[in-house]
Amino acid sequence: MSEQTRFDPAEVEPRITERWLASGLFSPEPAGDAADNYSIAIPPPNVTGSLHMGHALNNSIQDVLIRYHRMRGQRTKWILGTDHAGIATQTRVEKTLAEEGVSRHELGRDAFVERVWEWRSHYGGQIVEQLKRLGSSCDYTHERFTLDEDYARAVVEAFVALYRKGYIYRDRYIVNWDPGSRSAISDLEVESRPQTDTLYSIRYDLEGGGTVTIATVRPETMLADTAIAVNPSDERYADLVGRIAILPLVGRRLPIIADDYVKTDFGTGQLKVTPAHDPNDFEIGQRHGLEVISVIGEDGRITDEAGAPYAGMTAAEAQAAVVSALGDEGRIVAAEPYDHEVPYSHRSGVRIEPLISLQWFMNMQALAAPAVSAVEEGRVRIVPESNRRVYLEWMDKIRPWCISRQLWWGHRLPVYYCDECAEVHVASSPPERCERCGGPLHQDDDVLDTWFSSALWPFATLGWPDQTAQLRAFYPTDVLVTARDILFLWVARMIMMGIEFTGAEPFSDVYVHSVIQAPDGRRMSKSLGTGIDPLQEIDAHGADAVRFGLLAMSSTQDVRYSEEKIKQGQALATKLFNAVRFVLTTADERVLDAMSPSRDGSADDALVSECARAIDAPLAVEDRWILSRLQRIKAAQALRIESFDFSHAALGLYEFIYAELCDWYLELVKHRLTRAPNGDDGQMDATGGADRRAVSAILVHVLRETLALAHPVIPFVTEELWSSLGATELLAGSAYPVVREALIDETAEAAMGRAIEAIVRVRGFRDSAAVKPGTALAARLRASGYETTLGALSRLARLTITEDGDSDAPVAASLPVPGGSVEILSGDGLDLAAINERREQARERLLGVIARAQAKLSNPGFLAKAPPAVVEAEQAKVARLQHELSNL
RNA sequence: GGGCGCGUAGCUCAGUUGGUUAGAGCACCUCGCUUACACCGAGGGGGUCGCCCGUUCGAGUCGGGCCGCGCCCA
Repeated sequence: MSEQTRFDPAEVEPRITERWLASGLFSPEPAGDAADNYSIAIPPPNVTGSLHMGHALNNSIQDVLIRYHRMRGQRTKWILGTDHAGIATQTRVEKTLAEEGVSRHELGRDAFVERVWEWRSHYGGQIVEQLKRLGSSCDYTHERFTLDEDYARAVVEAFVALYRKGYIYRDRYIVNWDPGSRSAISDLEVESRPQTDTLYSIRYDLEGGGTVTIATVRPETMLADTAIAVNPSDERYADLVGRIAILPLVGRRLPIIADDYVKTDFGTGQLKVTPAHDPNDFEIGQRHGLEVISVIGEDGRITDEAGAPYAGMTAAEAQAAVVSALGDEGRIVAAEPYDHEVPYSHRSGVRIEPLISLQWFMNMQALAAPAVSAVEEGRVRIVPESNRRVYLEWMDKIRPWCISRQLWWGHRLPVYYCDECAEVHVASSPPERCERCGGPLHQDDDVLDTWFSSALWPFATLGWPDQTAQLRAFYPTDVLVTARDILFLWVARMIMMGIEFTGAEPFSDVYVHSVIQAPDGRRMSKSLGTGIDPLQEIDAHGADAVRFGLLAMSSTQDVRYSEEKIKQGQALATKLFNAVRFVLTTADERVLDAMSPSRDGSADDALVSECARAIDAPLAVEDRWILSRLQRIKAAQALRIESFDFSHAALGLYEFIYAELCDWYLELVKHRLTRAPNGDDGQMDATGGADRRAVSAILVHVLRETLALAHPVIPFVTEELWSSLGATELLAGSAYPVVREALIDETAEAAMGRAIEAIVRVRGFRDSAAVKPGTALAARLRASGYETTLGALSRLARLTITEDGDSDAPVAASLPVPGGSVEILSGDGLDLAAINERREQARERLLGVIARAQAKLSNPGFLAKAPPAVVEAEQAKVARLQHELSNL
C-alpha cells in the first residue's frame, strides 16, 4: 500500500475485474438442485442498447443479491445475455443501408439478415462489456442471445406446442399498424401522446328526409364508414334507429344502429362507424355484422378501394381533400380545436394506423389463469406489494396478443403453406411437401414478436427443451429484478410461459425497483437530453460510488438522480481505504501477519491463538463495544438484503463505517496502538505489548468482516483492500460474516453510548466557550456509569478529571450528561460570557420541553389510558430534565 | 375516467406496529493541517412534517376532504 491517501478506482477496477473473471467464481458448475442453488436471469438488455441509469441500478441490485448469496456459500449463477430486439435492430441496420443507397428489399431477405448478423458481431452486445465495468458478476462464459441456434429451437418448440393446444391462431383482426416500421405492433408498444386536432361536425342526409350530424377528428376515414350508431338509451334518436343515412362524397347507404358504446354527451351523440380503421368501431362492427371496408393501406396511404381522387394520397392529404369537398357541399357544421390522446408507435415514433390485417395471435386467457393464481397464492411474490394488484388487474383483462411482425430480423414463424391447396403446416421440422395434396410449401414471411422469445428467457437460456444439467441446477431461478415498465411486457408473460412449459414458476420473487429520474424530476431520456451516462459517472467517481449511490437513492418509489449520493459512495470508498491504511501502518506487524488468512505454516501459532482470544474475550470496553456493534450490523445487513431493502443496506454500511468504526473506534484505540511497550510519562503499556497485539487483532478482524459485509454493495474497493490485508483468496469467493451472538454485549454498548453522548456534550461546550482545541479542561465527573469509560472521556473530550477536593476552583459550568453531570472548573481560556449565553439558551429550551411534558402528565386522560411504561418514561424524563435545569 | 404513489431542513431523501427533545447526505456558518483520511475531523444554525377536518390520552405516522406533483392503465 502506497503513500497515496485516496482510493483510485481507475487503476484498481480493471485489475480486479480481470482477477474475478479469471477466477471462474462467476461460472458455477451446473450441479445440485435449483432449490438449494441461487440464480437470477438478467432482464436481457436490447442488443442495440448501451448502459443507461436504469440498467445501472437494475444490475447493481442484482449484483448485490448474487454476491451476497455467493458469499453465503450457495452455488450462484447470474444468467447473462441480450435479446435480438427485432424492430430496433432492423431499423438500425436499415439506416446504415440507406446511407449506402440500398433498401432491404433490393438486398433481399437472406442478404439483409446476413448484414444484421454482421452488424451484431461488430456493435451488438457492447452493453455486456459495460456490465463488467459496473462490477456485475454475471456468468460471462455462458452469454446467451435470443437468436442463438439452441434458443431459436426453443422458440419454435414453444410456438408449435402452443399452436397444437389451440392457443395460437391466425385471424383477420384490427391491429396497431406502425406505418413507420411497416409492421403490426403490440398494445404495449403503443404510447399515447396528447395532441390538438380539429373536431369536425359533418352533416349526413337521411333517406326519406332529415339529417344526422356526426363529429370526428378523422374525416378521411369516412370513406370507409359502414354505419351510423347512436346510444340505445338516447331518446333523442330512438326513431332514427333502423333508418338509412347517405354517406356524403361516396353515396354509400349506412344503416343507423344502436350500440352502448356511443356516448350520449360526446358531440351530437351520433357516431360514424368505421370498422376497418378504429378499434372501437371494429368491435361495434363485429357486434352488428357490419360490412368492413378498408381505405388505408399498410403504407399509410389511401387505397384504390377509395377511388379517385383520394387513392394514393397520404391520410393527411386525404383529410384536407375530404374536408374541402365536404365544405363545398356545405356539410361542415362546425370545426373546433380538440385536445385528445393519439396513439404513436413507441418504436418508430410514427402515428399508429389501426388496420385490419391477417395476423397470428395468441390467446392469453388460458395461460393467464395459472399465472394469476401463482401470484394470488404467493408462489410468486411481488415486492413491493403495491404492484401485485397492478399485475392482477392487468391479467384480469388480458387480451389476445398479436405475435406476428412483418419484419425480417427475428424468429421466422414455423408455419408453412401449401402453394396448391393452401393447407397450413405448423412444425419444428416441416414436411418436404404438403401432407394433404403433395404440393410445394412456402414458409410464412413474418417473424415473432421479440417478447415471445424473451418470455422463454429463464429456461430457454438454460437449454430447454432439453433437460440439461444447467436447467436442473438453476431453474427455477430465485428472483426477477425489474423496473415497473416491463411488468406486463415481460414479467407476466415469463410467468405464463414458465408455468406452461416447465410446470414451475420461473422465479419466486419479483422485485420492482425505482425509476431514476433526472435531477429536475423529468424522465431520464436521451431525446429529452436529460440522460446521465453511468459510464461517465463511473469514470468520475468509480464503480463502487455509482453502485452505492444508486442503491442509496433508490427507495421503492421513483427518485431523482442525486450526484451527492454518488459522491457519498466515493467518500465511503476513500474512508475505508484510509482506515485500512491506518491499520496497516500502525497495527502490530506480527499480528497482521498472523491474522492474514494467507499466512503460511511458519506463522507463530501462539500469536494466532492470542489474536483469537483477543476477539473472543476482548479487553477494553471499546473493543467489546465495536465487536458488539459489528454483530448488530451483520444481522441488519443480511436482513436488509434478503428483504430487498437496498437503500438501507447501502446507507447502513456508511453509517457503521463512518460513525462507529472510524469516528469512534479508531479514535478510541489510537493511543493503544501508538504508545511504546515500555514508554514513559503515563503512556506506558503496562501489558508489555499484549494490549497492542490484542487491539491490532481486533482491528484487523473488524476491518476484514466489514470489508466482507460491504462487498456486495462496493465490490471493487473491498476486494482491493481485502488483498492488501494479506488475503490471497478473492473476497468475492469468501464467506459472508456470520453473527456471533456471544459477542453481543449490552453492557459495553450502554457504557459506550453514555460516554459518546458525554464527549459530544463536552465538545459542544468547548466550542461555545471558545476553548482552544489543544487545551485540556479541568473537570469533575458527577455522574455514574463511567467506570469503564473514564479514560475515553478524558482523552476524547480533552478533560483533566480531578477527584473531589483535589481542586478548589469554582465550577464554571455544569454539563448534563447521561447519569449526571460533568462540572467544568474555572480556569484560563474560558469565555464566561459565551458560557452564560449558552446556559440561558439551554434553560429556555429545557423549560419548554418540561412544560410540554408536564402538560401531558397533568392530562387525566393520558394518565388513565396511556400504557404505564409510557407514563413512567414521561415522568422520568421530567425528573431528569428538572435535575439538569437545577444544575445549570 | 380508473388505479398507484408522492408533498418532512435551502436541495435530495429516511422516518418499523401512532408514544423520549423529528433524522441523514449535500449545501451553509465557526474552529482545526491533533502522526488514516481536507473526497478529512470537531462543533453549530436551519423544519408550524402541503392545507383543513376527524379518530385518539397522544398524529409526521390512522381516516375523510381539499390543493399541488408524478407515473401506469383506459
